Amino acid sequence: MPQSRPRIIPEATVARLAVYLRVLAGLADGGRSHVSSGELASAAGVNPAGLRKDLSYLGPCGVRGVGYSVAGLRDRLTDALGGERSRPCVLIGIGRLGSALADYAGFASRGFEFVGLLDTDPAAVGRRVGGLPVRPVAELEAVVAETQATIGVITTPAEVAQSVCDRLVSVGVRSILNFAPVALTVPAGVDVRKVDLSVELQVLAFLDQQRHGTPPLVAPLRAAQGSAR
Amino acid sequence: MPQSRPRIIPEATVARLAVYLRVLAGLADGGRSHVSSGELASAAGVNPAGLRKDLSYLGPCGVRGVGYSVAGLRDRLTDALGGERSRPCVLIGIGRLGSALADYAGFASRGFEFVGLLDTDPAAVGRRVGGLPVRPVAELEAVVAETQATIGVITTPAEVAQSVCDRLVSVGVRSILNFAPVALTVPAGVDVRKVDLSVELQVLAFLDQQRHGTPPLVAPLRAAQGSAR
DNA sequence: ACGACTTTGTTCAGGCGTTCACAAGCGGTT
DNA sequence: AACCGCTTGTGAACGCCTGAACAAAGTCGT
Repeated sequence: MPQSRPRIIPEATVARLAVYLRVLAGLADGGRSHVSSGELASAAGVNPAGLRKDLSYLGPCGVRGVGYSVAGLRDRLTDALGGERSRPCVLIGIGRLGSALADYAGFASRGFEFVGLLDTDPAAVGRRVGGLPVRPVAELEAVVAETQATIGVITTPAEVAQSVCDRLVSVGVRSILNFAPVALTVPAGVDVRKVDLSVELQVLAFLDQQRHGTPPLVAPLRAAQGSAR
Repeated sequence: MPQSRPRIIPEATVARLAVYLRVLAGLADGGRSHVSSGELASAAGVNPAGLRKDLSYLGPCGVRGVGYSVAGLRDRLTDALGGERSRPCVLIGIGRLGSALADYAGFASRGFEFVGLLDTDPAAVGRRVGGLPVRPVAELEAVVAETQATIGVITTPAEVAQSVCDRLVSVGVRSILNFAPVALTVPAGVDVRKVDLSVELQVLAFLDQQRHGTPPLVAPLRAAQGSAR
């Protein structure tokens, strides 16, 4: 009865499992019944050996000589990642980015449902976004209580993100996705994931410069040539 | 003459440098002249020793016993990350997310300027987003050529992302930020960074389940209690 | 029914990133 | 001028993750 699963799953692996799950969903729609680790890996953009290692955290999932059952693995991954029950989310900060997230179809199809939209701006309150009315952020605690939301998504300006975060934590939200460009401080037991769009572009800019500037990377140390300002 | 800098900067470090830069910009606006690594680290949400190691890749930046000059370090980081010259970007896929990115102020203030917006949908073409008209995606090559864009941002549906990517690469774009939920294949010398919003939520869902299910982590294999699914 | 091929699952080594701890260096003070 | 405290910069250990090679296992063909 090898039902025990004592080993913990690394977070990097979890993120990849989510990718595999999406690929598998596509394959299932396409009518495929089996996949090999190689094919799945190339579709997910990872190494085949790494993929097998990732899946091994869930116990034996495939059949040697054949591959993985698409539907079977999909269900297994779905369970591992938290089942397919709907997960209620609240979204604070209904600006352009918030609005885009609120009716991003990719979330709903994966079980994430926005059940509360909040904003401070009186002009935004009352508007309907993705079929849901925007409510004043003062009602944050009430909204979380009545919707039993477990995930909070913060798309506010940086200045108020920490205060919004604190209020979310105080009413029991323990999973937070932060788009505001600040490092949030949370007590132990609360998970925060940060998405920083500016940083992504900045990294690309660095890599681009590095490509062009590899030869003349003499560095403007102190002999900075007329670096105005 | 220790002006050589043979060591390369790890990508994880580059991402953090971008964070430090933003914090420093805020401090500079606040009139601060010096910061210690401890203060800067806590504002950025990282370990002080790690921050110092990150900065050490740029050579000595601070003054022992005093800390870092806010303005000096800011300029140093700005240079390291590609200078403050404006970087032209093209954005393909002007849906809700694309529109949100197109006039996200956080980009422009950091030197990233959208110079081309492209979409296939005839209803979107011609619309103005963030002061820029949306052009048909057929003109992608022309737009890149005339604007000299170096960064491409893909917010299209997954099905067409690879084809858009290929076309970007074919006209010389070597830095790509991909929001489409697919793994893009690119030739060597091209950098792709992927932002996958669904994956972020899925990881949170997993962590949440893990918290609740740690004691009863017997796994709801088939003995799921009333999981109406 | 047997053999060979295919594909998984696992084990091992390598590299990278992070963290801790200490020495070096600078400013302020007496 | 010398001392003391503070902070940076760096060297080394630790742990994690990644990538490759091998053995187990199951299926297909003959």
